[in-house]
Amino acid sequence: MREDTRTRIQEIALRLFTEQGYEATSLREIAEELGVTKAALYYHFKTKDDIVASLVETRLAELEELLDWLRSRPRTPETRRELIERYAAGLRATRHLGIAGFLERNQTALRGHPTLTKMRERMMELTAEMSPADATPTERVSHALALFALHTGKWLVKEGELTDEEIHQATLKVARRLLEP
Amino acid sequence: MREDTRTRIQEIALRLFTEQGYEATSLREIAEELGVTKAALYYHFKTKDDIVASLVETRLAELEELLDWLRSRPRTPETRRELIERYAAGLRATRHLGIAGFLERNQTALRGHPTLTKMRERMMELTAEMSPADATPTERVSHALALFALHTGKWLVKEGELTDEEIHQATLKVARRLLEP
DNA sequence: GTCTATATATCGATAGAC
DNA sequence: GTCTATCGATATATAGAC
Repeated sequence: MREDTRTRIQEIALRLFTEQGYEATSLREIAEELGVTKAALYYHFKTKDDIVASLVETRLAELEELLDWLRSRPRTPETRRELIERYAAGLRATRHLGIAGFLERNQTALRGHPTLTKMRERMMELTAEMSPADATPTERVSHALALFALHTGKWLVKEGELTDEEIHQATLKVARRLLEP
Repeated sequence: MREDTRTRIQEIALRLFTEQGYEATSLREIAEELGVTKAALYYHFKTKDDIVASLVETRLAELEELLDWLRSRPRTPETRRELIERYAAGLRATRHLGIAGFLERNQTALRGHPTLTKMRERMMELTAEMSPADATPTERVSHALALFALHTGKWLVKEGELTDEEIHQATLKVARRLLEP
């Protein structure tokens, strides 16, 4: 069963946006890789921003769910431990790690993008609300870094030195340790 | 003693590149903030890329010095501890933290830029060579994250929640801890 | 050193045929 | 759903006067 065109556009766009940057990637390039003309893309997506929005939507939904869950819980070490396990599991779902990487590497270029602004806000709320109210600056930074470590791992080591699975397991261990008092 | 125009261009460019992104910032905007026309910039810098190169040069030189130093030392815990202290001290020097932030947030847009490619390579060598040859994946990720934590701290916490100095001290503590066995 | 004026290219987006 | 053709805006960069 063949993928539909909309999905293929998303895949090509995500790859090019991540490799080259959002602004540096033109719709012409995306269209060429797909084997159609630029105009054809506009049948599937209203604007270039719309492609980004479509990529981020599912991840944003998951993040908001995670935030709701966090708010229903006391700010205890146990909650934090469970949070990073849930966060890590979410990243393993289809495309999410790639999307997180794309967002992190194109923050400035996408400044002002409504869906992106929302994502960033949710992420900040997540890191702010995982620590107790009386946490020290060091604890706050440590907890926040635990989350970020989970999708930054890939860019920390030389390409090819470790497999994706090794990196995933390693960042998870490091993240758990960053939560310890 | 008034700053020369070349330096003012660098300052304005660094700020706008960081705030808005490299591609999203036009030479017209930089010129307008400076109070001159676009064409005047070309007297001071040959191209737009050239402005970036000039920003990165001093930081690249420092990084290469640090790499030479690291290579002259055994890969011991003591060397790693001294490395992050030196790295952190370097970041406090004029503009370097801002430049590091700009580079991190515009990696993709600047892909292919020769000076940037060199920077990224040096950074990867630094993280690769700070760990002993028999280090586990977890140790490698942990050590590399210690370095990155030093210039990522600012973006981990909600703006205004902590002062720059608090963040600096906190990231340094977290970094030291990431080096512990 | 800075200006005006312009060359040249590419971008996102649209109109309308098929 | 995809095409050709094109619009309008903006970009980097240059030429040459002052």
